[in-house]
Amino acid sequence: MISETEENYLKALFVLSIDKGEVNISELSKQLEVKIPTANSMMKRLTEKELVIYESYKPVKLSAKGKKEAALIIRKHRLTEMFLVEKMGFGWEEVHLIAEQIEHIRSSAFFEKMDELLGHPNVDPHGSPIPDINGKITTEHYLRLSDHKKGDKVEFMAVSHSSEDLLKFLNSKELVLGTVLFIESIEPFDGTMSVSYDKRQNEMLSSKVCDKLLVRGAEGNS
Amino acid sequence: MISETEENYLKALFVLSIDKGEVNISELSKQLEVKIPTANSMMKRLTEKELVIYESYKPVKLSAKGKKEAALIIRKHRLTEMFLVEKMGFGWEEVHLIAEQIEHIRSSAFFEKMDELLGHPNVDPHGSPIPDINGKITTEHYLRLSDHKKGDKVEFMAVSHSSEDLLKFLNSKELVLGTVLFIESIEPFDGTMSVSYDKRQNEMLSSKVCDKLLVRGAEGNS
DNA sequence: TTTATTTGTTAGCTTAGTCTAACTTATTAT
DNA sequence: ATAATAAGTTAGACTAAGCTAACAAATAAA
Repeated sequence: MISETEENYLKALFVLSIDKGEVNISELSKQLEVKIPTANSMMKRLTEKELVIYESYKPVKLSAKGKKEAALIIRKHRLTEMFLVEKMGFGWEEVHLIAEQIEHIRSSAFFEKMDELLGHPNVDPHGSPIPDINGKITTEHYLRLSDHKKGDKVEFMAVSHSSEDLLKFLNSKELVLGTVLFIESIEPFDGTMSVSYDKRQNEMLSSKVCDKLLVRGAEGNS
Repeated sequence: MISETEENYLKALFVLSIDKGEVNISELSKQLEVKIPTANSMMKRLTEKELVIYESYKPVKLSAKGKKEAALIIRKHRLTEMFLVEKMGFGWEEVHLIAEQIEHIRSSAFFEKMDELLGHPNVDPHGSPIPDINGKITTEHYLRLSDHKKGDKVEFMAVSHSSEDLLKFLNSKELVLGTVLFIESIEPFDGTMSVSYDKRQNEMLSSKVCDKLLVRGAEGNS
């Protein structure tokens, strides 16, 4: 049996190890807002349970088992977010904290019912992929809006590391997933972009915003 | 801040104190499946928090504050049960365990959204009343089917202390809330009733079942 | 390359919530 | 009314999850 706390550690390890495949204990403790010795002792417990691979003074890795468990928790989180938005009428900026709690509910029937009612979605309201029931995750590799150049036409597919503030900002600009953006110009000094889309013309987006918007080329060129 | 465990104690105290207004520690510990000293020490903590009124060797009472908190947890539980049945398609026999977990979610927006989507229901899928947002509860006082006599015509309004087995039994007899029952006969020896209703004629219901079915006189006579 | 800094480890304390064993107070039955 | 039983209390131990303080190892800087 994996406790709620342990589940939170697995989830944090999963997201933090996406690029390098491993995580420092200090990063982990920062992410979970606990002190380093706390995270350290948890790593020992998770090693006992064969959910992580860890040796003294080395970075931590998730085991295959740990990776699967983590993906299943993320599945529950993202299904919940989707359910809250699609079936209950919450805004995409409101659902994170509620889903953080509901993801720990122990009832596969509950989440499979959500999945069914939602028609087996493959992304959550922020465009992040929903792992399947076996913990398999199919990641589309999008580029950041800030990686594109003047004249490019791209489709807004996902938000990376979305904060509530960013999502509220996007709301205020009527920028929803699926919007096709045309890059009118880019300010050379600070990277601010001027973009046009169906709802708005020449909206200014700071480079900080452009870094968070994940897009793919529009007009069929994947 | 009231912990999840404390919430469970409050809820148990609430349901156990409905008749006498007070609860023995041994009853409480049986209900929560903990040992007596565990319940005892929790009563001390809840006394500190002014949620219960308790003196050594005397039965425990909920304070006004404790009663309100308990009612609000029960509100969340029953709203959740209703949501699971009405909006997610679960059977009334499947929802208790899931609702036991969801009732502890900390988000009033979440439960108020449920309430709204359900159209502010006043009973849960088993006919139990849903306390309002201030913890006020309006209890209809129904009689047991077993308190009625041959020839009576009554409406099935609620199930008391429903177990999964009882609910499955009622499913098998197509007995749903709102069904009007006509008492054809009562076996004097063991109290078994023969009842007829739209879907079935002369169904036999044991006295154990009849004790659990809460009804009110049909044909307008409240 | 030696020192300084950051990162990780160990030891020991804390709180919530549980337990058992031993004891005390109430209640019930003879 | 006293003994037997049931109910409640106290003391002390345990686990999970957190903390601080002191120390060790690894990394970065001089």
